[in-house]
Amino acid sequence: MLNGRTPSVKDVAAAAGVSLGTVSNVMNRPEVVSARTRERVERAMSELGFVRNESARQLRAGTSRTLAYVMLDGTNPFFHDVAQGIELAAEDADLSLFICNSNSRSAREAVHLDRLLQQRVQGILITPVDPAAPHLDELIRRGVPMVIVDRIGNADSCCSVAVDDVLGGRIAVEHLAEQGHTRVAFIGGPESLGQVHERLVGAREMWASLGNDPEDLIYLPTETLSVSEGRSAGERLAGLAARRRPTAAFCANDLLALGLLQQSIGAGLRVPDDLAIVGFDDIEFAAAAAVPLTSVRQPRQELGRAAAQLVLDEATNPDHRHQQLQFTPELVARASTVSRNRTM
Amino acid sequence: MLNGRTPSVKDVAAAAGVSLGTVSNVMNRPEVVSARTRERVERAMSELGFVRNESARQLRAGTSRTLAYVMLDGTNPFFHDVAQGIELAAEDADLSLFICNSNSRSAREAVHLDRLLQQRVQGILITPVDPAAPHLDELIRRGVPMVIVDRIGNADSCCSVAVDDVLGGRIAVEHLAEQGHTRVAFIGGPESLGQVHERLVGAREMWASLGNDPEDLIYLPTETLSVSEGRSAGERLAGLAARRRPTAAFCANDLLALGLLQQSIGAGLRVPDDLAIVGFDDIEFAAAAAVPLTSVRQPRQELGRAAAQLVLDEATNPDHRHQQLQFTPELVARASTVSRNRTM
DNA sequence: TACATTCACTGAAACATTTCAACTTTACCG
DNA sequence: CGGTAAAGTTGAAATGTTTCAGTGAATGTA
Repeated sequence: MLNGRTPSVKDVAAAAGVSLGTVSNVMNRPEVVSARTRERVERAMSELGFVRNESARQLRAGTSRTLAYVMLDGTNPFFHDVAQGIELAAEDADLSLFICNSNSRSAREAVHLDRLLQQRVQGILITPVDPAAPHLDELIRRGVPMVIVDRIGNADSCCSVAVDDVLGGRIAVEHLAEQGHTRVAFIGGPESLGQVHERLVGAREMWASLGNDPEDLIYLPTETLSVSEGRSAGERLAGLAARRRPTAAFCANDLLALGLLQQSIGAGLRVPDDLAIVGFDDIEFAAAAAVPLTSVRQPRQELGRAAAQLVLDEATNPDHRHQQLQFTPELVARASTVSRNRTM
Repeated sequence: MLNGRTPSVKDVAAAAGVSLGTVSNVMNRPEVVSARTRERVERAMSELGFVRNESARQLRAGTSRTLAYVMLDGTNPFFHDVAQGIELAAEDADLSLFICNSNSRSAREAVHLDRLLQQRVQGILITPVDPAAPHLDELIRRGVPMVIVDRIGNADSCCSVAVDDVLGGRIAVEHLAEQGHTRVAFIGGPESLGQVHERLVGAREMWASLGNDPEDLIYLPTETLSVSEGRSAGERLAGLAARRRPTAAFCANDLLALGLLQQSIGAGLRVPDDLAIVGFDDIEFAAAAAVPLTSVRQPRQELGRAAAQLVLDEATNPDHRHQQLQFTPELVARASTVSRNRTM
């Protein structure tokens, strides 16, 4: 009767001597079926090794049991931490999480979104390459619940969750100024990335409001936010004339900061005495560096968790209102800016 | 006619004035439909904004378009690199990749596998908590294509892809011996993890075959393979009596090595002069450390790619034979074992 | 002209579930 | 004991595709 096929509800029904509908009820509304038959059905299921076919379920019920996250850069642990937060929220809601990686390429992102659309996922969380890309508008037009992560989107088209990047830039520079630095580098890029732009804006704001010469906040642009770009920024820094050379660097993320740290130490500089370094994100590896890295912490898991809750609200609550959640970043001071001699 | 619903093939067929079957052919066998109607159908599709419903496709066609990878530890970048390799292979085969994380917990792993079964994924790649767990046998019994990654499974029940961990242990210790070390620590755990066990076995083999006293290869067990365990191993190391204290440490993975490196430098040791360190895996952050880490490289992406190819073969090739693919690890010597003074 | 072959398209069945109105059975009440 | 309500179960329809046997039309062949 089963010749090889994996068993279906029909087989279970036959084995338990009940109708299809009853088997379905056992799975979906166990409270409406009597204890005796429920037990009988459950035994039949486990004897046959029945596994519910999710495609059929989804087709008929019209609703999928998965969320998706399209991350920006799989080589940056920051995004995996965000994903972990989403995963936890998804787990609570008994949903699966589909993780995709656009690798900063808009075309890849579009391909992933198309697939997710075909999948009819319940909601999409995304850290977009470009929040103004047309394929994002299309999601909205289609009514797919979506929330933008790590970037504040334009107010009323969708929800978003992010940290206040301008403030992040401010507190990083404030900290360096407090440590007595009067010439500071900002390292990061491309500036088209909103995160980078806003951190730079915050840095400049604070620098000016402390009464410093704008010329003394030196912007060293990079191609990407990677360790190797951090290293090469270090070389450029070393190449500056001594009286122009900054005594501290604020990097737009921790990967850059780690690269810069490595290059500096390799070149014989003492960190923080010759060069102080502040990163951004506060990934695990920042704290684990040989000279533990001062960094502007984002609540990474919390970001993900909050985003998942918003997308779920949009998916299930008929009078959902879009909102822009903004978390407050926090400076975590470590040895890369605070000299041991000075503190002790 | 469409009132709100997302359009189906039926709507497209009506709009283009053809039958359902023709629309399906346009999507699946475009060569059998005439250029003129194909064009008409395609126009109708884009005008209506048609997106194929994957559940329905999968239900009818009986075959899904996704692979899944269940990774062991989401905090270790090594596994993300493996996942990236799988993703590339999946992309080539036009499949999606579902990534799950068991977080080293068998129960979580079982939950994920159950969901994947319901999803009827085409194949499962997994780095298992315990390769002998019953839920893995069940996959095999059900005939789901599966390959074990980063661990050699028992010969003929399924495919597996891994690096020769025993050899990895040997070359690490050989390298340290060559650098003149006569007392070496092996740091790692739990020993129940096959990878750890075999690396230790290799280390001991090589140590003995070089004619050293087994007593001088000191095993410092850890609870997990994490940065913080690396730090605490460093403290234990520092606590040893000076004449017992090793001058070099071989860590079972790079996270441990990074933790050890940090702790050692913080305690004022010079690396490699006071303590040489070798890691395992060669993740990006190993090369990016302040003192770049010598490490036993695994071909991370290649591991994933090969595993994906095996699972696809099992899924599509009727006379597939299980095989155990074994890659050769390679020592990458960097500053954490090779003193600058010595090389120059 | 009759016949065979190829080409383009059609229509209905099938996939495995959920849902829901209708039906039976049981329990309760006066 | 008759009537009603509640509880439990059934059967068929519906979901959006793919597949495949079949229908016509057009083309080529004798």
